[in-house]
Amino acid sequence: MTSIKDVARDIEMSTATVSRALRGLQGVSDETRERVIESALRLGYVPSPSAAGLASGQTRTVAVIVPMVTRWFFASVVQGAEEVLRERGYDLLLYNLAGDASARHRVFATSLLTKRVDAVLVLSLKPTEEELDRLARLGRPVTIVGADMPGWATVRIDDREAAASATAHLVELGHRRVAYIGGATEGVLDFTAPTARLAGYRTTLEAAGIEPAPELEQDGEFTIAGGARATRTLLGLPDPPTAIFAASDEMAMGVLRAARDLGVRVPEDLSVVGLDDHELADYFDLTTVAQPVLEQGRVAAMQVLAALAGEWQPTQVILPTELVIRRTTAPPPARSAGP
Amino acid sequence: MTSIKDVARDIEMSTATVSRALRGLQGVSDETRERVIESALRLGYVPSPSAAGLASGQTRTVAVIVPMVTRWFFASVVQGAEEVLRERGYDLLLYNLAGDASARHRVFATSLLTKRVDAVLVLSLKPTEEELDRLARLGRPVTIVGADMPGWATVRIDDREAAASATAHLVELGHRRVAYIGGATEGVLDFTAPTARLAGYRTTLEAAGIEPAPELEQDGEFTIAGGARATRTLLGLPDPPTAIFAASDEMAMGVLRAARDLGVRVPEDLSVVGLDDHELADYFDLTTVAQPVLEQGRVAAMQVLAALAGEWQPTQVILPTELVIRRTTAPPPARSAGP
DNA sequence: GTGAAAGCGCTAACAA
DNA sequence: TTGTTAGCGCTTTCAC
Repeated sequence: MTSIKDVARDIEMSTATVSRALRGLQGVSDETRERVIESALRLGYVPSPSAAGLASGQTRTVAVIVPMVTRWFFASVVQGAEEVLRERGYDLLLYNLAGDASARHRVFATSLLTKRVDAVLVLSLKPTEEELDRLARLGRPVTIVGADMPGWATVRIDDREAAASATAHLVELGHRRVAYIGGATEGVLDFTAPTARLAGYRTTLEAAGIEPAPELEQDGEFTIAGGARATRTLLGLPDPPTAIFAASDEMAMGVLRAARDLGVRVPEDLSVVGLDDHELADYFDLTTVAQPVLEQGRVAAMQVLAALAGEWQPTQVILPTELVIRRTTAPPPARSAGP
Repeated sequence: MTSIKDVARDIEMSTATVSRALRGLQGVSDETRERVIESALRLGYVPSPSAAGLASGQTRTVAVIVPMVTRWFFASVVQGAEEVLRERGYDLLLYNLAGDASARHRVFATSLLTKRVDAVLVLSLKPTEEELDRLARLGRPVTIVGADMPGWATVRIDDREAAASATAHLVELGHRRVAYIGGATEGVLDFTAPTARLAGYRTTLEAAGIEPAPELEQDGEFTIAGGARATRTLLGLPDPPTAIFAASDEMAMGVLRAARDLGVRVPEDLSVVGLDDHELADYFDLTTVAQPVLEQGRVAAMQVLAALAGEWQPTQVILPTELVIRRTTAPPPARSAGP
């Protein structure tokens, strides 16, 4: 393997100059730089990240901690982050928890990240106090994507507001029995979004003079199957809802599936709103609250890179959402005449 | 940052012994090892991957090159690979091409990977001669997932056979006008699967005495939208097919969507078979050829790790597929009486 | 079973 | 503008 020494010897210069020239630092004459580059190319020189990391204390690597890469949302955020990291010459180290508590523990509690990465991106998870403590002790830029963590750099949407706009849309159409399908507000994988979305839903109903009913709030586990299950429960109620707001598009798909199975027409008998604008939302004609996905990854990556460059300190960034009305929402059916 | 020196000083031993003890090498007395571990724990010692990498020439990192992480299939393979890599203490460096030719070039043509990773996993892509040459010159284990590359370690399914079983299922139901929706056999992101699947489709038709018709072979770009577009073309034909085999489940979803839009009933008027057993296939009641997904990632990771350990040389592994009959296939409609 | 010492390939002061 | 000189924190002979 040819090293920086070989290049230095080749052009009869010191390794320091070669290093400077190759990294584009100033204080190197144009002519020297040219000769260095020519020689490096000719000798097939490739710098060693390990050596550079050891000497400089920088790894040019960013860790991305993902609850589950197979979920479209997370994969998209990763893609957005990777895009800007690659562009700036940083590598992306992927840690996928895959819903596994021991994996979570390994990543956070052991010192996996120490001395290994320059910065960390945490997707959607709500780290525990102890985990936050460890992250802080890394002494490196950390940005949390999709969760509200006061005191930490975050990139997210206003979940409460997003849920409110979905709920308001249904209320404005005339619905009074509006159900909510969300997810556990705690568990192995903790998120803050479910709590905020539930709050947005409730507040909006109350503002419209509608009393939130506990039986209309169901857990859909943020999965298609969970959404379907919750829907079966809701539609089996003595006084079933005429509209359902699912806190994620995947759960909304579950709603559509269950409705179809039960012979309930959407939107004639039941209105459905999701949240995400999943790549399949259009396919399902699903009315939903769109959130920028790639963009959250991009911005988060830019945040930590800027922090590394000392340009600006990461802050709380809130990206806009937008209600996208498609064809799963309509006014409620006329009350059927009683017996 | 506490280093190996601090631990050595703490227990009054050499750094060599500490290093040996921590790595579980033999030739260290039990008592010494215990003292080392205790001290390391107490001092909060965390080894430096850069230093270890520089000294040993091993990075304990594996690169995974992915055409597009946002596609369920690729994300799943990544998840499978990450699982076994993490378990064995390896890190996963993600390179996402995102359909971008310049990204592809950067990863393959520049020496991004040299001195940076111990092994490489390439997903589904069919590297060019030049790219293969560069991969070979890395001098490190490389396994290609989901593509047929003679002479290279690969983990994949038998695409030809998978397509054949899908086609055979349709033929056995009595279909004679069977269409195929696949993807370009070359482009920025080259894959070998489309070619093999097309071949499996054709061969099966021919074996059944059916002459493959060029107009029944369409490009669906391996996307939902592409599948829908191809379907509109097919169903607009003077003599439209009674069955469609889509070479991926996502394209099959496009078929279902287009059929629905056109008022064509599935499976009464049109049978549809996909390939993948996508997480949504069940949702759509889609008949499909299931391929192991996580498993391909796992096996590929195990391959390169075994090669690194010098245990065995990577080879060509073919994982089984299975026809999953759901509710999008049925016998063709009875020929309507002519005018 | 343990230690001494060299060195992996680079960066970063400090000099010149 | 360039060179000298220390390391960075490990691993790895080779002794003992």
